[in-house]
Amino acid sequence: MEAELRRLKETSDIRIPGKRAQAKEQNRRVILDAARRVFAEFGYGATTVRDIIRATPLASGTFYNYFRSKEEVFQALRDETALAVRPALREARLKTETPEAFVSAVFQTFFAHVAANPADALAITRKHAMHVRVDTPEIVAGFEELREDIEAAIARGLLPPTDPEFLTAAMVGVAFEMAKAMQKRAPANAEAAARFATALFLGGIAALPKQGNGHAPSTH
Amino acid sequence: MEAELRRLKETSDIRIPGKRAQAKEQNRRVILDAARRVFAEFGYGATTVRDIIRATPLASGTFYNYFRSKEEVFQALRDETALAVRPALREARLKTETPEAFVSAVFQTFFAHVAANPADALAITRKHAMHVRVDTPEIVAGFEELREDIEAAIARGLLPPTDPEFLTAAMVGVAFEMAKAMQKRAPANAEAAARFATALFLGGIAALPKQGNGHAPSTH
Amino acid sequence: MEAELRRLKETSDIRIPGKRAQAKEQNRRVILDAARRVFAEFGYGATTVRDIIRATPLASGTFYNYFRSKEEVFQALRDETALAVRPALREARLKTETPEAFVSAVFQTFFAHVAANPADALAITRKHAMHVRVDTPEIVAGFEELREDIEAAIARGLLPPTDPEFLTAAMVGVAFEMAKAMQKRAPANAEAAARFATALFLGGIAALPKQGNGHAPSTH
Amino acid sequence: MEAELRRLKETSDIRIPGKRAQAKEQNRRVILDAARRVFAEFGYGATTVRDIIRATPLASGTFYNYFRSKEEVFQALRDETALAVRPALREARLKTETPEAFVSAVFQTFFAHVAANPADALAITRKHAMHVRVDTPEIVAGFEELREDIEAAIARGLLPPTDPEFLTAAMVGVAFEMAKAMQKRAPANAEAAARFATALFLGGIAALPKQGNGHAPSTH
DNA sequence: CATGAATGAGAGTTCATTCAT
DNA sequence: TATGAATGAACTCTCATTCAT
Repeated sequence: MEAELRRLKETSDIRIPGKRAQAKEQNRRVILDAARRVFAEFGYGATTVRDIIRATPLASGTFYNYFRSKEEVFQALRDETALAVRPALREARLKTETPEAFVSAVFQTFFAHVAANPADALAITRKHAMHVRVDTPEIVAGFEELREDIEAAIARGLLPPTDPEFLTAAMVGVAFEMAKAMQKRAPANAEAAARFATALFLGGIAALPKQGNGHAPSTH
Repeated sequence: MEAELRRLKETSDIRIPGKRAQAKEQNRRVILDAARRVFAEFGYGATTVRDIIRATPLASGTFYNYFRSKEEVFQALRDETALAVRPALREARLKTETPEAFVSAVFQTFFAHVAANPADALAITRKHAMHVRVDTPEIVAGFEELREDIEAAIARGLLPPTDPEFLTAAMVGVAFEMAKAMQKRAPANAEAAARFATALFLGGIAALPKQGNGHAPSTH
Repeated sequence: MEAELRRLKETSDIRIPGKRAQAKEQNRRVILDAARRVFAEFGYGATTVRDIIRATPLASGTFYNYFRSKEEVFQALRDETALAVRPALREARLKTETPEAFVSAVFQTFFAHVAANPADALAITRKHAMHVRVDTPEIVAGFEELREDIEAAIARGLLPPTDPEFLTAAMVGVAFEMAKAMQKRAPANAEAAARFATALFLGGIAALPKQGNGHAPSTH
Repeated sequence: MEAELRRLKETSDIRIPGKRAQAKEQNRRVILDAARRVFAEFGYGATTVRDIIRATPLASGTFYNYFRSKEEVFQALRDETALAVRPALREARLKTETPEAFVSAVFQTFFAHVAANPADALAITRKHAMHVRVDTPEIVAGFEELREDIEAAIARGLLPPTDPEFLTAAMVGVAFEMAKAMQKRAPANAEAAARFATALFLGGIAALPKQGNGHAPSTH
């Protein structure tokens, strides 16, 4: 754990000696970034404030100039994701006109995000963490929205009138678990994963792409 | 948390002063049961050995007569589940002759288990835990086996020749997330959940049961 | 404590942008006043420099432009009281010609001061402080002087040739403890308290005013 | 402060390897004794739990096996004094038949106790503590009782019908301040102090013992 | 000068773990 | 073997103090 934290440690000590406010914003960033990494690595429950600080070049007291607890950092991460990631996802879904487009939008956007930000859904390879850290703020952020969008899609006839909560759960579950499977492969192929998930949801297992390990998909 | 642990506390203090070996095995049981409850409540990462002890009528030192760490308790829980739950699941899958039967076996067995043992997959409603505790030993146990069975099913032509890891991930993800959704409803309807998941995997969203909130599904 | 400090907070933020020296002296004042309030509230031992700063509109660093520690503020408070309060007390004592006048001067001046500046001898009603804050700078200031005056009074035959230290201690003790008792009553009646203490010292308990709760003493 | 704590440090490491319960009671004692010393030295407000621990040969965590906070130690000290010291004081007062006896009982018992347990009312010679530590548990204990006894004495005609709160305050104040004065002298002469205070209360300053510095009282 | 962010020592407290009983 | 007190490392958080702006 010691070694791992050292690895996570922010070493970019390059502090532009510019203005005070700049440095302050920069430190906030440093802490948030460190927190994201550490949460992803150890999970929210197991990480301590000190873990976050240790993943930072800052002094321990400094943390408390920015956040009052690890909970508050977490919320901040969540909030900033809400501002950054979810709008795109949502917009993609709302603009769709066919079920295919809707489902595809969900998975493509999701897997693309995960592939681009591996830490966000980091598969925990450590001893006891067994599955995708689903409680990572970046990822958690859009659940409610997805359900709302599914309900809206059902309302406008885009999706069949089925149980929206179950459907949301199914999509979320597939997204997370497949994201982990995808990340275990190098290179991660977001396209293939999205194609697989989309096919599953559109036609069931019978429609799934043949063969496929995600590296050299034969389809479409 | 104090109050919650008190609630979790094992109160069956009745220790039959019978045989030594019995008492010994009984303590092991007491610890395992307490650990299962506490893991389910707080998550693996956040629970401490002390939490487990406190959920027990035993003394702190006694814990170490049985386990060396919370990790070891976790593995023990995993192991005993492997012995108890997985064989049934596995057998159901191996005996199937159609894709329908295979998929249905997976989800029916899973949701039935979750409905019968809510604590095993307890959706954490506490502050920061957002999703199903996927790292609960009872649940984690059969993943590898499912993948192996899927590979076997593909090999014998029961399932289409698709990516077995992705398919496993998709089934696992759907199972966990839907289990959580199911548990939020009272009464939990394992049948409805299994029907939904099975339909999804067999025919995609177009095949999903209409309407349905899990309580009074319209489809047969 | 948070709330209490807020209450103590100096809000007169109106800083006339006039002269520099003025502002400087003003800050010193602001800090001293805040320190007096906070010392009175929490006691010297328990208050921190931060507490003082928080009771101020100033920045933390500013404190150190004026004082090097809470100790130094304390001494400053003491010093300024020495200049302001003690001369009056002393003068009253030195002018007396009878024991009655001497004793009366001591207690009247003291209780009048306490009644007029309740914070100076604030009876701490907080958790653990049980008695008058005897270490409050305003109050501590004149002890030595009282003893000197008592010695002088003995020397000039005004007081009997008794142990001056014990007599000083007795007067001081009565003054402080009675001040606290007085402050617990509303309205504080400095006259009654002074009358009581004076009578005690002049004639012992046999001479004490009858009845009397300090509110409506029967004796004139 | 470092050095002082070392001096206060309990070095009697002689732990009779007897029984568990014994050791436990012994540790409780060790902590209470250390706390008494440290409270007396630094005052309640300024002492920290760690100060208490440092005045002990015990480990930091051990403190919390016995008390939850410094407040709780304080209360425990208070309670045990209530059991040990106050009954004697009280009994002495209740048995008296004359004002002389009553007043004398108060001061003799008090000064005798202080002389025998110097730490209880330790005059703080440290930088900022100016007066007797009146908030020391041993001493604080009997205040309420004294007032009750005074009220009872007034009721049965033993004391004149004066303000009981003021009289209590006066006696308490004299007792504390004179105790400090007494302690500054070597050897402390409890008899002389009691005589002085008693005379003051019975006859006022006119009745005070002549001369007297407590060392070679000319008495009666 | 005033500011207030940064610092790291140190406070209060809990923890995993040991070991005498 | 069960117990639970002792331990000291480690955690959360606050403090006094500095110093770039």
